[in-house]
Amino acid sequence: MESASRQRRMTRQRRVILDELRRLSCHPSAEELHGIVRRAMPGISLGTVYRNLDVLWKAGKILKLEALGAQTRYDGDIRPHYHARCLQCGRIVDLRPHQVAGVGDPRVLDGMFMATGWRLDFEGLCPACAGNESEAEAC
Amino acid sequence: MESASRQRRMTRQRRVILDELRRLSCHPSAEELHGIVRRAMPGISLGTVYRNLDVLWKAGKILKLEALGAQTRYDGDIRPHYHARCLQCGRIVDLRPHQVAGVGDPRVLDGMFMATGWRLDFEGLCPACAGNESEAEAC
DNA sequence: GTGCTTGCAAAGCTTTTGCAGACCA
DNA sequence: TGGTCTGCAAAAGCTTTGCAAGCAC
Repeated sequence: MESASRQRRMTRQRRVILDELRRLSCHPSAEELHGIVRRAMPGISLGTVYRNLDVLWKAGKILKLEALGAQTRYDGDIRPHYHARCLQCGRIVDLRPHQVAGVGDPRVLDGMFMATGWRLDFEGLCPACAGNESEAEAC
Repeated sequence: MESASRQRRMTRQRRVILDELRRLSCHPSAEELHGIVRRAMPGISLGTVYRNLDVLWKAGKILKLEALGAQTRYDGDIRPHYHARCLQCGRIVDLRPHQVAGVGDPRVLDGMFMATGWRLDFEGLCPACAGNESEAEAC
């Protein structure tokens, strides 16, 4: 069992990983992020990327995105927003609250389940795929 | 590339997998379902369970549930409903539409993303964990 | 009989972990 | 200086796949 409030250090690796993730508008997998981070720090290992993504996620500094049948993806933007997944290319697009309508403040009426939060995701076609530009890369 | 409308057979294995999944109110992983199905059909292999879950999912007969950092889980109930994940034990609870309020008909205002569907999930504490019954099994 | 399915086992992929040395505070 | 962190590589865990035999239609 790991201590909840362990002393953390902001190493060069952790700094670069967080900065790059925040700078990106896409939602990279650990492996993709590793490739990107390696441009600024060639020696960094994939294991370190995984370890730091976990630390940053537990610290609430980044989001972890579930992905059906695919690798986990990460998001450096923790402001409230929705995600939309393209059914054709798998790309994940961000949607700001003002871009979405019809959602009130979902809540559970059945008191048996104590909801503390909720998540709304969309699925459909991203601009590239809707425009018949065929397959596009996911990040 | 696989043909979209391939001729499928309802084998004994496929029948049992679908029946068991529909009968269950929990959302088993492929491995858990394998253990359950094996009670009715001892010789069935895990690979067959995976293959059939995929076939059934592509045929729209079951749901595949994303799970962060965990195995994929399956749902034999394809009626419209929401899922709530317990933050403590990981169990997934079903919530019927009438048990949830505040959701209108979410839609994307930004025409750049052509949404064809959406998914709303809750997170919080399931009855068992909220009742301080400590850890409970996930299925 | 045809060709979709199965069981078995090996392979594939993503993610985690052990260890010794390096580094941050 | 002490405890955290890193790179490396091996291991773990879930899922997919090749193959020859079996079965549904």
